[in-house]
Amino acid sequence: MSILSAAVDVLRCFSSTRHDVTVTDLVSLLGMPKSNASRLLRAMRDEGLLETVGASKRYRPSLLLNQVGQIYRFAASLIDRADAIVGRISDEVGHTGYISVRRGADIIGVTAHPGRHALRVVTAIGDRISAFASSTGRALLARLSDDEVRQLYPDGLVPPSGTAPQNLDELLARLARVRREGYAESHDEAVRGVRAISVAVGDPATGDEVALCISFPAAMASPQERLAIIRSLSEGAAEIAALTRDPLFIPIRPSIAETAP
Amino acid sequence: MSILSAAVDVLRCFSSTRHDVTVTDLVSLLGMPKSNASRLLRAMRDEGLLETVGASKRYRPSLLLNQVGQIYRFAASLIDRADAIVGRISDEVGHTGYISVRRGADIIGVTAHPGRHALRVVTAIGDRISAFASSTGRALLARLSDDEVRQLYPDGLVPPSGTAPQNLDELLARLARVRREGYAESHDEAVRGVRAISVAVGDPATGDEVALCISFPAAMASPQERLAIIRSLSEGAAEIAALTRDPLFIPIRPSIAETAP
DNA sequence: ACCTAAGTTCCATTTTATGGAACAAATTGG
DNA sequence: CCAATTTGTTCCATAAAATGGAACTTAGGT
Repeated sequence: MSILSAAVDVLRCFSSTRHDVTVTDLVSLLGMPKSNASRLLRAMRDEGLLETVGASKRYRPSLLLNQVGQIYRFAASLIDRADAIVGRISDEVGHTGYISVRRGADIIGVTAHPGRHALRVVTAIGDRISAFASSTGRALLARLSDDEVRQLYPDGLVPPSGTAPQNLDELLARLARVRREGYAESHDEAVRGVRAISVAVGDPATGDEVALCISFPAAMASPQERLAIIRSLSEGAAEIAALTRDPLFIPIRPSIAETAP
Repeated sequence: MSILSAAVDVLRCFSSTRHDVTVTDLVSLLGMPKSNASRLLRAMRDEGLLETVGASKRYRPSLLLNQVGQIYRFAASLIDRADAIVGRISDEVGHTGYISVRRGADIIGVTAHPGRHALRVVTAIGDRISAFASSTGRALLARLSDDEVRQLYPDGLVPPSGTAPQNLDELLARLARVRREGYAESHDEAVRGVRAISVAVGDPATGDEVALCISFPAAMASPQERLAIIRSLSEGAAEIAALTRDPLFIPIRPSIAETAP
């Protein structure tokens, strides 16, 4: 086993409840001889991976690790990350996944993952659809204040279907629900028989915001499947939100998160 | 030389302008045989320090590094507190705020708050700049004795601009002024037309020291605004100093503190 | 399909890590 | 203030891993 592996094990010892480690911590956590623990910590400090806390024998991650860790945020763009997550979920559940961005009152699909079921929801990349009349759009609109939403629709709404919000008040009520529940859902809106679930996440550093969406024929998904999709999307988006420190991200209610798979 | 040292060298290759590396990058940057570079990158990926970008042969820092790097902020709780205060001030005044630490004669930005004005000072996190030629640097250097400062610059200064201190005596004179007034200021130093005000504070228990800084276009801030920024920074730093019992903290002169808001 | 650049694998040699135990230092308790 | 105990460091022979040159494979570009 290379010393690299031992060093990584040390890094994995750090957590939100353990901000620093000592030689004995390593002995008990990793079961290594304390001679190794002692030398390893010193070597990692000498190399600049760790630093000692004041004059004590406690070690914590170094500034270097902090800086390299920050690179990760820039290395992958928000869209890349969201796309990777939606791609994975789409693979798992077999339904179509896509990510979209909002431009004003419109939603634009950016990337799509077709899904593999015979009955498949097909969405065109690059098409603009009305934000208020789709789950992706409402997931993104829910990140605005009610006032900002009103400003987007100075002339009210022109509902494309009976299941979409019919007026501004109905839209605001549904956005309130999105903010409460952490996800947006549509049913029979753009296409009859199609259900879609969306979660939005942003990067305050760049101002980008995307919606992650899984879309499927309503007849094909059981209530459990629907819950699983909500959970997957939310978990994936939460990962991104943690990375970008998105202050607007809404985690789903624990009651949903805890439901058995 | 241990493989740990080589791995850290790889991590040091990452910067704000290099988000990923390849085998050949390492060969040219570190002068190592490409057989080593190839194996090292793979080992680091297998251990979870790096991840490959998509299906390409590019490597970037992993989520693990991002997470461990975040620990640094909590481990060095001084940074967290300082960051919160600078963030609040930045929100209030709308200008860019950041906090930095000193490593030898260099200053490294740790966190930043962009500010919301159209004309905005942008500072790169993780970049090293000369301590003596910035307000953050001088705020931190002012915590050292003149002798300690002299030891940091055995070969004198290489001023990057005409407004920075031109020699050691000039630097010491400016540090004396920082100690007298409780804040450091720069004007037209790193960037033309940019003014920055910094205050330093430390935690004697851990030995950590940080500088809190607000940076703004000189043309955009009135004398009153400038005073308000000095006051806010100093009050925030004083809060931290009280918590950590920092014996080196210098409160601003009452004449400034009392000026009407 | 060719050529070139980039990346990987192989192998004997050199260097480094390992872990038990002795030693040293720092805490704790009386 | 000293003894007991816990915690951390150093030493050493052995075992394991890293090294770098060259052969080999793969990917990119024209």
